[in-house]
Amino acid sequence: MSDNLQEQLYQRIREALLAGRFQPGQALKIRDLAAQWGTSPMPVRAALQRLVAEGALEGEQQRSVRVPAMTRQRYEHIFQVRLALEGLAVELATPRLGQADLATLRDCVQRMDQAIEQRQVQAYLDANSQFHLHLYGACGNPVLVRSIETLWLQVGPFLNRLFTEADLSLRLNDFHEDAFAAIEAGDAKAARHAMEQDLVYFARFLLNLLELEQAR
Amino acid sequence: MSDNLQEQLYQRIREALLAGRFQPGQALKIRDLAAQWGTSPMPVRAALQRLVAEGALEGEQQRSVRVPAMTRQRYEHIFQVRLALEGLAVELATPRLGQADLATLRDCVQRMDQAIEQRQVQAYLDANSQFHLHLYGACGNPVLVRSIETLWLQVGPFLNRLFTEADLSLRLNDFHEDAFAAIEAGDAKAARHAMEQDLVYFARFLLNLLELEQAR
DNA sequence: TAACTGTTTATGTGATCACAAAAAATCAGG
DNA sequence: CCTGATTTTTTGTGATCACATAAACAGTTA
Repeated sequence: MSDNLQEQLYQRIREALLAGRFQPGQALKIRDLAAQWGTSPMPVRAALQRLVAEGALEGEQQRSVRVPAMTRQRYEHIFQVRLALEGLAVELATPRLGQADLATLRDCVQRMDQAIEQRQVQAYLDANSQFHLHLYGACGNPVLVRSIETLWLQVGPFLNRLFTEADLSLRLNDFHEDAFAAIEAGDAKAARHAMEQDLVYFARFLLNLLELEQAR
Repeated sequence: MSDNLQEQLYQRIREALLAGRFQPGQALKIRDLAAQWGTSPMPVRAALQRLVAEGALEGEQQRSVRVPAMTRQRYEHIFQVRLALEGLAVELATPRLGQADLATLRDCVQRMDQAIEQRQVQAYLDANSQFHLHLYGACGNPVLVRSIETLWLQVGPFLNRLFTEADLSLRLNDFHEDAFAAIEAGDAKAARHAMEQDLVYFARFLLNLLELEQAR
């Protein structure tokens, strides 16, 4: 681990954010977090400002930074960019994958199957994110990977929070299997197409959950 | 202007960066900049950290942040993402443009023509960036716009520096004219295609300049 | 009871200081 | 004259304090 306090705090807050442990709209106050971790306000300030710069938190001038609320429109905006970037990443990654990568991906697909059968939401989400991120990481373009991760950080909080109370759809793994088959066959275009279908299906699923929540 | 010091400093440093006023590899030291602007090191620190978070500067742990050097490979990585995102933005923006937008774009194209004729590099670059950014800004997706601007911030420094010494190619405005015609006709696909060709042509031009510089 | 105003508290921002680690400079030995 | 070790300087990080502004509260009046 880094010997740098603000880096550590950044990782912790980011992690809490991705796990959905903050409420949307909740204000993150510098002194509170500092007291909570037993540090001075300084490194907390830096960590929060970094998350604002990355778009994971929103901060108006001279006010507490807050966890952004997710709206249908905002999700659609993020989704549109994700579709373009993640599609590109899959296409680039497909011809670059080795046997070890394929084994990792196969394992993820199996774990997702199992998780759906046993209704284990968290296990599904973990395997799902590993599947996607491992694949993208192999695309060979660090700028692209970074852009994708930035977007994930913006949907992550709300995704993890919504999912914890939801039933898993049985079809949630279908497109992963298609994608894996295409990847194994080395067909980049087909892999991209399958992954795009997965993203679309997943987005519909999430938007339904979002409307259910906002109906209350 | 914002009453916030670190915001002002961020804008200034960003501007200097985009104008190519820093050498690649140059270290930006907190106390130097603070003395230069007559402030304490604190807001400078925040501004630099923000630029690092946005990818405009690179900062290794516990060291001065530096202006990243541009390599052929890094440029190609950025370019690959730009092609995907800016293509998408053009396609989305085309059906959303009003008469005022078209007038602005037409004006940019004319100014670029003029600038090329008169060999005015800076005027060309200004009109060029206004043409692109105005178009993207009309796409209606703020997440997409922000992603694109982040990438521009990464190429801007090196682009402006290289161009100042270069001759303008006479064909540098051809694809803008194609794109404008397609936009005016409301043909989103054609507009995207023309703009992609522009990006490819521009990238080739830049990579040539880069190799010329590195040959020295 | 509701709306307005003055006051108090909470909270982000910026300055100054102390410290540790890295970089640069100096010096000793070959 | 070059190389390696040691000292000095530079520089980023974190803590503490002072300040201004925004939010919360209370008290007053219609």
